[in-house]
Amino acid sequence: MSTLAKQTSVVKAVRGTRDLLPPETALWNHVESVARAVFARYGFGEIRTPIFEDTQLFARGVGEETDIVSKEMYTWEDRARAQSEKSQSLTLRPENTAGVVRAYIEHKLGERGDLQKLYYIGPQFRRERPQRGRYRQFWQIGVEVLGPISSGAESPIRDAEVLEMLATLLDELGIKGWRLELNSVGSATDRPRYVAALREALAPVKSRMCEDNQRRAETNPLRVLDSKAPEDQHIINALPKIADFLDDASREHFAAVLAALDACGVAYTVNPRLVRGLDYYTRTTFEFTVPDGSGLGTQNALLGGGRYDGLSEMLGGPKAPGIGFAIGEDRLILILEEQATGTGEPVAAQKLDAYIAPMGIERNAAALALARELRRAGLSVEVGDGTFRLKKSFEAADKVARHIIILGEDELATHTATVKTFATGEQVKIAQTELQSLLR
RNA sequence: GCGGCUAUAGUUCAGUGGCAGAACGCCGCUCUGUGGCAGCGGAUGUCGUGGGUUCGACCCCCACUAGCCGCCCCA
Repeated sequence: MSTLAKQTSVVKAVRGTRDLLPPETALWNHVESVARAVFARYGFGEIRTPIFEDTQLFARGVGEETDIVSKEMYTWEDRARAQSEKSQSLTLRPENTAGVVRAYIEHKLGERGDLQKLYYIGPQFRRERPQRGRYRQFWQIGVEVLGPISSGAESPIRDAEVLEMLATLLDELGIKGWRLELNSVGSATDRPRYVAALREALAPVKSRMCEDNQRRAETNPLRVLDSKAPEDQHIINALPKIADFLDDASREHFAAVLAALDACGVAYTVNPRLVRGLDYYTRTTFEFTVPDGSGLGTQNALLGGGRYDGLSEMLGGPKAPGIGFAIGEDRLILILEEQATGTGEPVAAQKLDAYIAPMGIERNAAALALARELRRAGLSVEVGDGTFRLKKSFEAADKVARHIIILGEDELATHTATVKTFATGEQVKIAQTELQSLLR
């Protein structure tokens, strides 16, 4: 540590943020490339929206009363730069659906007439208390399917397609033991009717419930449904079910989603208590969870999503029903690391194809030239240094590569190379032109 | 935002009111073109930060910060 660092305080990553380093970043890249490949097969294109937006977007889209908007956003007043300019309240995006719908409206994507299938991968920001699987800057991989009514955006087949795609993605990533839970929260008019009924039903019984649930019964009755308090379950089970408050259209829509899932063999559980925290959700809502011990601690929700048929209008846009989800990428990575190692440790780095060990500094230039040739041919190669003793080269090579290529005076004179394969211990001296086929 | 637990070497962790420890890892030598094993040697660090108690604090007390766990919420 330098003298300077001892005297002054060290600047660290701020609470709830973190650096992602190799080799772990290789896993992130893997996850993202699998996701992109799957999305492409379903006809999705990538959208990249700004990392900060007008605060109004989230206030109106996500909902003023939600925890996210009321206490978890990073918001600041962006000062005016000139007399003619007004200052503006800006916010780091706490989620990406509102931004995507804003872009849909702004670029009049609905005028294109066809269904818009968009995906995004990027950081989101919420000022929450950090925990395992919960960070203040976290990454989401999400998709949105939306469009005018005539594009079929409201059709239950879209819901089922999105869910089936998720099942495929999680399977391809190798996530084990996931469960899909889904529910219908009804239309924009169904939900308030249900909440009113819930309040009414809770009024006479809430005094017999735990402290948390008494508070929820006042502030957010839907939350009572999530309660895990064992002593309150008999009361909760007797509360009205949202299914009884759905209008005919919503009921039929949900039934069609389930039928389509059955048809393509995606397993699910209908959870009448599943409610979500964002105001824009309508009709189908869902969550994919993993079992305890999967690496997430108490944050067992890997992803969540649902339909948002009125969101575009709430943001001043045209009618554009849609459905989407967001995967917690940080959580996905935690699960994969837990599965890979059983300990939650980061996975080991992938080894390079070869390590070139020049014997003596006079061989350095030739080693770099050979490396260039192999690298241009698509091989992954590290180059040592001629000042290293051969033993040191071996130790360094074994850590990072599958083969060591020894380049000494003899080899250079005869255009050959000595190659040893670490896994087998076999060593051969071959023409340099044969290297590529040997190393692959 | 509230409560609990924790913070010692690069890593994982012991430890005691009186000289700072182990394992693994790292560096060197045994060993100038053949590693993984072994032997010998070496460096690890303001004991999270700042105060307080004490002759003396890594240890006791307080505050702060951070991580983890629970609540809340969510991805």
